[in-house]
Amino acid sequence: MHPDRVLAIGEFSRLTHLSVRTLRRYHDAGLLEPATVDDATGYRYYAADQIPTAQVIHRLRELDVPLPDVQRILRSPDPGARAALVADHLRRLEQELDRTRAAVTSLRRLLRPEPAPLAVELRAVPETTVAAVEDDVAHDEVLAWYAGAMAELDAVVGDGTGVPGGLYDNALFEQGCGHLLVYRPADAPPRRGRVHPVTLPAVELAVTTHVGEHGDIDVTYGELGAWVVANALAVAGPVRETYLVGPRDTADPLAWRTEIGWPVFRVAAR
Amino acid sequence: MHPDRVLAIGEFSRLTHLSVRTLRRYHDAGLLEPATVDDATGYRYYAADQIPTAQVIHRLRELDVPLPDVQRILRSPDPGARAALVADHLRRLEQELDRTRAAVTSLRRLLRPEPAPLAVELRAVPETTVAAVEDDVAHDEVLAWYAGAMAELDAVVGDGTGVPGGLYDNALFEQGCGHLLVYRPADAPPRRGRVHPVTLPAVELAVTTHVGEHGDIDVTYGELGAWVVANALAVAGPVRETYLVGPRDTADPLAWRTEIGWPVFRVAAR
DNA sequence: GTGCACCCTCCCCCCGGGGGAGACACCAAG
DNA sequence: CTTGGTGTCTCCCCCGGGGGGAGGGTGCAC
Repeated sequence: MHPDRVLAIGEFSRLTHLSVRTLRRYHDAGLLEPATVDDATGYRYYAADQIPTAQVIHRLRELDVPLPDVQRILRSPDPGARAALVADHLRRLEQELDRTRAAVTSLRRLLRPEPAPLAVELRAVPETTVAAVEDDVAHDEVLAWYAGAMAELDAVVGDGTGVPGGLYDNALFEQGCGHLLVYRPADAPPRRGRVHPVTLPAVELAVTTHVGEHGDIDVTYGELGAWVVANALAVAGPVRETYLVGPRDTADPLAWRTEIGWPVFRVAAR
Repeated sequence: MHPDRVLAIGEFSRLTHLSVRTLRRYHDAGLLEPATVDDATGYRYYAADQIPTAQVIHRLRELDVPLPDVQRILRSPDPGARAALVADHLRRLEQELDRTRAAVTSLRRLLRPEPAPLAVELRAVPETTVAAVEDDVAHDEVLAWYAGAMAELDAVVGDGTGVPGGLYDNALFEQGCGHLLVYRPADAPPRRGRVHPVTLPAVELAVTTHVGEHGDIDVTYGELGAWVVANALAVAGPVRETYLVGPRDTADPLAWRTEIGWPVFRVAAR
C-alpha cells in the first residue's frame, strides 16, 4: 500500500470527474486545498483521501449550492450540523420547484388563445384602522414572511374578525425589496408583538377578483393594469390584496377568491 | 377609453413587475421593443398591449429559458409551434430535476458516516470483438445518446447475446465531452446503421460492482479510484462499465448491478 | 421658471464556469 | 545529458442575466 502517493491535478481530475480548471478554482476559493503545493513551481498535489471531499463538493454544486455555502458545509465538523445545512438547501430547492410550478401554471394561462374578459370595478375605499404587521422584505422572502406575519396576526386578533388583506409596495417588484403590510380589520386594534394599529389611507381602487391559486396572479395583475391604462388612469401607491376565500377557508384552490385593488388617479388625456 | 396612452418605462415597470433595468436590457436584446422611442431623448414609451408580452417573458425567465429562446418563442406566430418550444423547455427542466434527484441520492451516500468497504478485483481482460455504437458526445447529452445507441444495438444484434457494456472516455468528465462506445458481445458482429464491429484492446482492469440505480455511481467511481491509488496503480484509458443487471432485466433498482472497470498500470513506488 | 422625480448611457461588479496565450516543469527516450 | 511532448502554471477575456452607482439630460406640476 502507498496511502500517501501524491496525485497531480490531472490525475486527481480523472479520479473525481472535476475539471482541472474547476479544481484550481476550488483551490483559490479555499474550498479544496491540495495536500501540498510546490513552492517553487506552484504545482498542486492532492492526496487520495481528498477524493470523497471532492465528490461531496461536486454533488453540492450539482444542487446549485453556492461555493461559500459549500465551504460552510465542509467546515462544519458535526455531521448533524452538516445534515441541517444540506436540508436547508433542499428546502430552498423545494421552494424553487414551487416557483417553477407557479410559472408553468401562469404561462399556460397567458398562452391560452381566448382570455376571459376581466370584470373591473372602480371603488372608493374610506380610511380604515386595522391590526397590522409590517416590514421591509426582500422579494424571495415574501412567502415565508407572509406565513409568519399572518400566523402572528391570527394569534393576536383571532381569525373571525373580518377579511384579512395586505398592502404590497411597488418597489418590491421594481427594486426587489419593499414594504409589506398584512392586516385584519379590528375595532380596537391591540398592540402586541409585531401586531399594532395602522390607519390605512382612503384611496380610489381599481378592483378585480383573482380566482384560484396564486401561481398565475401576476397575469391578473397585468390584465388589471391594462384596464387601468385603457381607462386613462395611473397607478399610485401600494397594491392592496384582500383574501376573500383562501387556504384557511377551503382546501379547494379553485374556490379561492383574492381581490386585487390598485390605487389609481385620473390622468389627463393625450 | 385611451387605448394608445403611452407608458413611460417606470409606469410599465409597475404594471409588469419587471424592473426598469431589466426592461432596458430586454430592449437592447430585441426581446421587447418599446412601442416608440424618442429619438432626441432616448426615452422609451410602451403601449398597454405590450403588458401580456412582458408577462410571458417574465414567466419564461422564471423557468430559466435563455433570452434567445424566449425570443424564438415570441417570434413564432403559430400557437402550436410556440407550445412545442415551451414543452421542449419543460422537458429540459424535467431532466434537470432528475439530475437533482440523483445528486441528492449520491450526497446521502457520501455523507453516510460508515461507508461500506469496497470489494475490488484486479482482472486481466483479453482482446474482444463486439458489436458497438460509438460517437463523440457532450456531457449533458450522455443519457439521451445512451438510450438511442443501446436501442439500436438491441434492434440489430438482439438482446440475448451476452452482457452489454460501455466505454467512457475520461475527457468526457475533464473537458465536458468525449468519446463514448456501447457494445454487445457478438461472434460475428454485423455492420448496420451505426452498429459496427469493434475490437476492444486487452487491458488490466480494477473492477468493482456498483449496486442500485446510477444516481450515486460517481461515489463508487471515487472509491474505486481511491483503491487504485492506494494500490500504487494509475489509470489508463477509458472507463469500462458492464451492465450485469439493469432496467431491462428487472424493474427493481435495488437489484441492479453495474460492473465498473478502470484500466490501470503499475507505477513506481515513491 | 424652478424643483424634483424621472429617464438616459456607461462602466464595474456578482456568480461559476470555459477558452486560450505564453511560459515553465516533469519525465522518458535517445 | 539533451530533447521533445505533455502536463501545469498564471493571467486575461468571455458567457448569461442581472444589480449598483455615477454623471447628466427631461417632463411636468406648481
